[in-house]
Amino acid sequence: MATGRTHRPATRSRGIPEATVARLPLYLRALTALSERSVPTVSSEELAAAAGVNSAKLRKDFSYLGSYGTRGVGYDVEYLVYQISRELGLTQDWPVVIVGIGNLGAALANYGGFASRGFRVAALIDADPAMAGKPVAGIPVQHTDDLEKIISDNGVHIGVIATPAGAAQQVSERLIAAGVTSILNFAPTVLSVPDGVDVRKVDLSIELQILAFHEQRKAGEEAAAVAAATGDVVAPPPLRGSAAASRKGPDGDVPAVMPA
Amino acid sequence: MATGRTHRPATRSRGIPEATVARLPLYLRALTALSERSVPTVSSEELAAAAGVNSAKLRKDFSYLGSYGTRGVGYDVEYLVYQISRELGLTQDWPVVIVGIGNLGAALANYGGFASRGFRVAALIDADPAMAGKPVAGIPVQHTDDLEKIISDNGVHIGVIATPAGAAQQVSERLIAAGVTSILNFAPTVLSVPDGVDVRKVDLSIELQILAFHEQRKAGEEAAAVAAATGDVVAPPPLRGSAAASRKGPDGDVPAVMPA
DNA sequence: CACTGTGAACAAATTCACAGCG
DNA sequence: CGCTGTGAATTTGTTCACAGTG
Repeated sequence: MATGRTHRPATRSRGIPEATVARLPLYLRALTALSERSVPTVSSEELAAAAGVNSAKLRKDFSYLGSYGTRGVGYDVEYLVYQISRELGLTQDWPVVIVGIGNLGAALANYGGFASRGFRVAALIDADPAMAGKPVAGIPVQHTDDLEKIISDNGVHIGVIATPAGAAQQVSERLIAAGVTSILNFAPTVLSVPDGVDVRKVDLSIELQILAFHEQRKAGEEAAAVAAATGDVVAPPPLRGSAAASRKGPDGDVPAVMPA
Repeated sequence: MATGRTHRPATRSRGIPEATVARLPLYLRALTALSERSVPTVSSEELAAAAGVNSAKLRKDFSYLGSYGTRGVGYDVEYLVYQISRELGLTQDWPVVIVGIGNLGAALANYGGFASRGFRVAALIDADPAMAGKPVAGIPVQHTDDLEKIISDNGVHIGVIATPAGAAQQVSERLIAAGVTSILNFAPTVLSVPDGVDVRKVDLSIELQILAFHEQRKAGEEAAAVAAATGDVVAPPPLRGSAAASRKGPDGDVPAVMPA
C-alpha cells in the first residue's frame, strides 16, 4: 500500500504485478528457511502454507516468473531461491543510508536482517553534531552536511528516512538531488517526490489505527450477537458526540450495528 | 498488505472496503494538520493532495462513510476529523502492550505518535529478567512470566510483537490465549493465528526488497534506453548464475531487458 | 498419479465522467 | 458555478477448476 507507483505507468505491459512483487520476499524467506534445513523440494501447497498464502495464488505468482516447477514433484528449493533473489535484484549488493539516528534509526541500524539479504548499511547520517563520530551498530554517524558526498561516494540509490516528520520532506529532497531513487520512509508524513522515485512508507500509528478499526468492529459484532439473542437495540460502541446531528449515513437511517 | 483478512469473510456485505480503511488514517492525519492550522473547510482536491491520493479516490472513500461534504464548498475539517476518528474507533482509548523491549521495542515505546491518537502503552514486556523493573520511556519493563495477568488486568486487545523471529509465534499464542485479538507483528515471521484474530505485519527487509526490485528495473530501463540508442543487445543487470540453463522464461525466448 | 501452470470466472479496487445540489 | 457523490467502465488481483505433464 505504500508505493504510489510513482514512476512509469507500466509502459509496455511486460511486468510482474505489483501484488506479486510484494509477495516474493515472503516466498523467499520461507524458501531460505527450507534451504537451511536442506529440504530439496517443496510443493506449492507446502510452500504456500509456510508463506501464509494459498497455493493457487502462489502458483499464479510463480507463473509470472516462468515455469520453474516440476509437475508431479514441486519446486527445487535452491533453484527457486536463486530465481527469486535474482528477480528481486538481491544478487547484487545495495548500499543503503539511514538518515535520522534516533531510537528508531539506531534500531534499524542494528537490525540484522539488513545485511543478510543483499543490503549493506553504507552510512548513518544525523543532523545532531553531537552524534557525529559516535558509532552506532559499529558504524560512525556522520553529519547531515556531508549527505550529498556520502550518497555519491557510495553510489547509494536507496535511502531510509527515520527522522522526525518535520525534517522528512527536506531530507528526501536532498537524498533525491544526490542520486537516491528509492526511499523507505518511517516518518509520519506524505513525501512528495518527482516521478521516477519510489517511496514506500512504514507507519506504526497507521497500522494501529487499522487494527483499532477491526477491533472496534469485533466489539460491535459481539454486542450484536448478544442483542440478537436478547432482542435489544444496539448502540454504536463508543460515545457518539453531539455533532452527528442530521447527516445521512451510508445506508439511510437503519439502526446499524456499526456506527453510521 | 498485512492483514490476512483472517477473520469473518465480510459476513453481510455491510462494510467499508479494506483499501478504504487503510487510507482513513492518512486522511485523518492530513485533516488534523489542517485543523491545527484552523482551516475550516477543504475540497476533495486539496485534501487528496495533502494525503497523497487522487481526489476521485478520496471522494469514493468518503462516500462509504456517508455524505459528509457540502457541494460547491467541500468538507468541514473538524466534523470530518470527528467522523473518521469515530469510524476508526479512536474516540476510545486502546491500551496496548509491547512485547520484546530490544532496540526496536524501545524505539516503539518512545514513539510519540502512540499516545497522540487513542493508543496508550499499557505495559512493556520482555523475557530478559535483567530488564525487569528498568524503565523504558518512563514505563517499567515487566517479565514475560506475568504476560497473561498484565493482559487481562489492563483489558488489552492489541499487542505489538517486537521480539526476535524465533519467539514471535509463541508470544502470539500467549497473547491470544490471554485475550488479545489484534496483533502488530514486527518480527520477520508468518504468524499463524486462529480465526477472529487480526495480524498486521511490518517488515523492514520486505520493504527494502520491494524497493530493490523497482530499483533494479530502473537500472534495466536505463540500460535499455542507452541500448536502443546505440543498437546494442542488453544483458540483464546483475550476474546470472550458472543454473539458468534451459528453463522457460515468462515469454518464451525473447531476449528481454528484464532478466528472463 | 500428484503435481504444476493457466485459462476463465469472479471479486475488489481504481478511475472516469457527469448528474445534481448548495 | 464549483463542488460532491456516485453509477458505469476499467483495471487489478484472486480464486476456481482442470488440462497436461514429468
